[in-house]
Amino acid sequence: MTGTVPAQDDHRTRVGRARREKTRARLIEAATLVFAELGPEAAQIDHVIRQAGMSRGTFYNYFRSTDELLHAAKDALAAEMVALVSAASDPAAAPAKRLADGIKTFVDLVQRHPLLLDFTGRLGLRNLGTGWLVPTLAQADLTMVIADDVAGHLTLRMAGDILEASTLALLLRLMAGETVDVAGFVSAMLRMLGYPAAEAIRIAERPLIPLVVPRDSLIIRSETARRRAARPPV
Amino acid sequence: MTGTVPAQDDHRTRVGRARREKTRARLIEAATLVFAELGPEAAQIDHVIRQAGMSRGTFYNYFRSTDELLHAAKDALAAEMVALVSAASDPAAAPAKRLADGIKTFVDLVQRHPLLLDFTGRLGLRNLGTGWLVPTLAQADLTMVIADDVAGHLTLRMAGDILEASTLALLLRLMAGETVDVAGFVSAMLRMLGYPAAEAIRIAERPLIPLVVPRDSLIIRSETARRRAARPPV
Amino acid sequence: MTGTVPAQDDHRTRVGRARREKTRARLIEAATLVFAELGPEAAQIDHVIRQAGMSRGTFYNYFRSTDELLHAAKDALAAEMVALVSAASDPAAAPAKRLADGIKTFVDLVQRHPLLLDFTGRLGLRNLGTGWLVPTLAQADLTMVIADDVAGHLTLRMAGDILEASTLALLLRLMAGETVDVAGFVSAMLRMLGYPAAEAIRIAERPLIPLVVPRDSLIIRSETARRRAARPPV
Amino acid sequence: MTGTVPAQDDHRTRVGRARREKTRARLIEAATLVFAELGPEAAQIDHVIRQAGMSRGTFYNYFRSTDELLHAAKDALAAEMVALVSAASDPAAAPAKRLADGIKTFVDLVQRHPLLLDFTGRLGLRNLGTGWLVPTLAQADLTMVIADDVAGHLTLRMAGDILEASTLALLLRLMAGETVDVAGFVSAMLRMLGYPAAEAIRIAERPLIPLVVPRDSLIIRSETARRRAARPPV
DNA sequence: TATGAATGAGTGTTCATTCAT
DNA sequence: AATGAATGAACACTCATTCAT
Repeated sequence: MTGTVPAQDDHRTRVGRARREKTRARLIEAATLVFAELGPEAAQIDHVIRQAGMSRGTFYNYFRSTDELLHAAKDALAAEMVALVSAASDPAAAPAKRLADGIKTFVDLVQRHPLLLDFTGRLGLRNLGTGWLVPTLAQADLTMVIADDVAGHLTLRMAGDILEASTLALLLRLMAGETVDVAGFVSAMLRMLGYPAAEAIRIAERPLIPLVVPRDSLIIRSETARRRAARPPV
Repeated sequence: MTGTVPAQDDHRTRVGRARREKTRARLIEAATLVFAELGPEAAQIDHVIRQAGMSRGTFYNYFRSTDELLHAAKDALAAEMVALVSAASDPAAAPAKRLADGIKTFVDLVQRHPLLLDFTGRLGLRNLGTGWLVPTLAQADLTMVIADDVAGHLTLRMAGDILEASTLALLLRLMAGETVDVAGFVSAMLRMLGYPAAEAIRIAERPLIPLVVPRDSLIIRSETARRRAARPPV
Repeated sequence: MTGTVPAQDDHRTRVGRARREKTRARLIEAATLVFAELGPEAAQIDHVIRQAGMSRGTFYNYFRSTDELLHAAKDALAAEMVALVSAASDPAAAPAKRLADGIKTFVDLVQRHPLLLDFTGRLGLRNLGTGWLVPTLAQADLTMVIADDVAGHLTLRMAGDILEASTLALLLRLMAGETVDVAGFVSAMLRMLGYPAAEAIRIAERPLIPLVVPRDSLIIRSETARRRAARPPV
Repeated sequence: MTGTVPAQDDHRTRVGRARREKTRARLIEAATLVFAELGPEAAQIDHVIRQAGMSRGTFYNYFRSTDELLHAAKDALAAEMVALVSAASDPAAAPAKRLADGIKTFVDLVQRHPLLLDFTGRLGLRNLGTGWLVPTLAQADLTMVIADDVAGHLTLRMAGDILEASTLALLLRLMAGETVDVAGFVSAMLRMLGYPAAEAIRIAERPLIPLVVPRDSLIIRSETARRRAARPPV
């Protein structure tokens, strides 16, 4: 039925698409680095294409603007982080415990990967409530915690906002090179959600479930590229 | 007899200084508006001088750069807000009550003055912990609350960060036109600081001491100018 | 078979480089004209790009600043002048004769090419002793002349300075439209170097070896461009 | 005939004129300093008025433009230098000797007064042949020397140009902190004018007649002002 | 599809000059 | 006469985007 010619076409199409994907991935890697290094305002196309080793024209074949690239990079990185942190959570645990574990795993992740720390920190509150990290990661658990009504009338949105903004503040401290008491932070968040102080502390101090970042993830690939580049892309 | 010349000089000096002060004030007003409208990154000198109805040269007679103006405007506005909120606080009240009142007064203030809301919201976490609003307004009360150790081990810095970042998140919701439950927010903050839920709610629901903004304040002057300008400065 | 892609690349690379070279050359031509017309202080990027028929952006793709362009143009023009005058000199002649011929050839060259006259004249003594014309052209002969010690104790540096400065003064007279007795000038220089008046005059009056400026030289190309431009680039 | 009122007017007029003169003199002093420090291209009115301790408006009451001030300052300084050097010359000596003495006295003067060195050096050949130093100082002697016809046919203009340009080159070396052999320079100039080497050297080595600069001269006043100003006027 | 040369609107800053007081 | 605030044309330099090859 399918003769040789269609087969060739298929092959060509497949190879072509694979190459396209690869180029796109390289651009996103580069963008990830540049945004982490310089922040979304200061990042320029020149930086990105130099980091990616590509020409201007190629860039515009894949993205219509800097902003579109930022969004793509943000989405790709967020997807990975969410997947990683989600994978590390224990489905059997109670919501409060999952929440506490999630925060700690997340902070541990960005702490061990400065690229993520910078990227996330520099993004700031630009995406508050738009599905960027917290809502995706914590929505379900927050909902359940609130439903328990230990907190009095606290809306999901407000709880999420406080959690997201406070976590960001914590990241900014880390970026500044200061040390933070993550367990203390988590227990403060739990208290905010309505848990009594003693219980909050107990939950917050659960040992951390360590996280494995796969070799071929965007995070690792970008970090490798960053290390290769002796200096930031000027 | 020969006193006329010094007298003339005095008069001239006085008049000159008054005019200088007025021009400077007009520039800061304009900057306040533009920053509120566009945010500190997008604000351009052209916008400021158009808003102020001045020439480029005049601007540079008063400030050496855009950044210097931003700082001056921020400082001026912050000083006023701090003064207003501080003045409204009851020195006799307990720290937690003063804290709750302060947050509510502050939110009420920015809610009734969209200029302040925009300005503060757009500033974001850029100044986290550098003396911008929260540290100045709440430092003393936070210190006392923490000393009471209802919260377990919570550092002043972390409490301040959470308060500042969460308040900012709340402002962003207001900027987006959403409604927020301020009392709910305050009680969440009090719980975070270690107060039991019931007490937190009780304190949070204290009636607000209304705030009076003087006619000749920067806030009012800027708002008047904003209203005068039919449209934002392009 | 797979050779086509590299071949394409080669072709593209070659074409691209050629175009780049051409644009760069056009900018240097234009700079040459503008500097001749207005002098290095008054020359502005606008003049250069208008003369070259290019956009601002293009300029900055090739040079980082006005100054860099000035240097490039000066170097290119100087290299040509040095090559031309050197080529015209007789290797077999005595140093004094070569010196005399060199000065006369140089003056003849700039006299027949107003562009060179203006450029050199406007450059002034900015580059005294830094390898600009005289040191490169006359160093060897001056050294030998001085070694003969007809002059008493005259240093190479001082002899070069006097020669360079005096020649410049002569160019300024030519720029002002006055006529000068070049042979008289050369004999004065020779006397300065220690030659008796009679001998100085005899050497100075040697007939000039005529100079050929190639069609494709920067000098000729710039002159052509100058003629094309109806009026100076405002 | 002349009543008291006219007398008062006279007094007023006289006082007014004196004050005017003094203000003008202060501006010229300041200009002298600024031009010496920065050169005529880079000198700005701000520098001058700050140095003079005056307002912008006052400046424009006395000079119509920066250029006019430069000219006035140049003229004032030149007049003093000419007067000083002339006064030091021996009317009874032979022209060649007077010439040699004049050059040496002049170089000695600028060497002992860095202000003069900078001012003269930075002026460059801008004023070649327009009555600035050499023509005024050396015209008469040069004329007589040339009339003696030791030099063959050398025009007065060319001799003056060579002398002026060469002296300037020497000043530039001094400005750069290098040492120069002034006697060697003078003998080179004398040879250029036609004197045999031996005689040139003999004349050039005549001991220098020392020069006295009056306390109340522009030179000294400017130097004092310069010393007062800890740093150049930014 | 990839390239990179060319573009030009945009932006911050300078500085001589004017003019009301 | 003296002041200095106000002016605005001029200028260097940036960077996202286009397009011919």
